[in-house]
Amino acid sequence: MEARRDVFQAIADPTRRAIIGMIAEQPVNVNTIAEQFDVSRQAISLHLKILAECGLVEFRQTGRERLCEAKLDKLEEVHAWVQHYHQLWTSRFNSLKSFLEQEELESKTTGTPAKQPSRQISKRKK
Amino acid sequence: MEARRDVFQAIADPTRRAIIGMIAEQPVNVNTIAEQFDVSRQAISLHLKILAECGLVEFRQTGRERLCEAKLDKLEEVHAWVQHYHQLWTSRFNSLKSFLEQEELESKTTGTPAKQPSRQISKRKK
DNA sequence: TATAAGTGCAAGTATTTACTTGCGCAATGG
DNA sequence: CCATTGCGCAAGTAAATACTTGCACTTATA
Repeated sequence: MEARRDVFQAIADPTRRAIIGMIAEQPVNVNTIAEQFDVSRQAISLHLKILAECGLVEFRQTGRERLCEAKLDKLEEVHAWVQHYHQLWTSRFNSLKSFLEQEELESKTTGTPAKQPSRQISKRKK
Repeated sequence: MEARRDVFQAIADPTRRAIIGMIAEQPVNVNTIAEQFDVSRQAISLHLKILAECGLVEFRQTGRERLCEAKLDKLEEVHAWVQHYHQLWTSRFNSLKSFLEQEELESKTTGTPAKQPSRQISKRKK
């Protein structure tokens, strides 16, 4: 039942992202969060549970209230993952024009469309 | 049937993240991708479809092969979202020590616990 | 000490996933 | 031309999601 509870999975849901946005600045209790949404309190409670299971949210019991606090540093995994590709596509963009220009140049020179299937991996293992 | 196909949803699945990692450098055809995983080709094909629906992957038909190309710039939405909180938690970390020190200082000076908003000294869950 | 406020837990349901197997079809290449 | 390769489509399944309603249990508070 308890499946994978990773951060990527947790932030996949727009409601949960909205919850994070709501408590990022300061802790908020469960009912206050729930009031901001159209779904039931139980639904929000479940979202919070999911967020808590991957460490994105921690609870602090104060009397009968339960403050929900965002632990933003748990987003580090996502940040690192995206950052990697961000750098990749950024540097690629910088060299895109020159690449295309060169390709076009070759095409004009040799007369062939600069075919690229030579860049495949195509390693079979079965 | 066609539900929300946003990028967050797309990268929530570890298999799909692995696919992105595999084709980030250069385009790869469907079967070659599928061979890298333990699931069936159809499963991979479905993952690719989902990735394509949110623009993270584009296909290029070359003969009977279908090259899958990663469009990393589509990760921009995720990047921006995470980056926002990354800055938040980074700056917060930088000011945490001084905040606590100042709070403690005030507490000693005035004799009051300095309004106790978020002193999480007693968080020993689990 | 009733009551209200703040929440969790359990059960039930409608959708969505994530996969699988089986079949068909177009491009290739001997 | 015919077997092979590369893939999509469709049907079927098991499990996970996202919600809801109803009930029980603590704390504050009048």
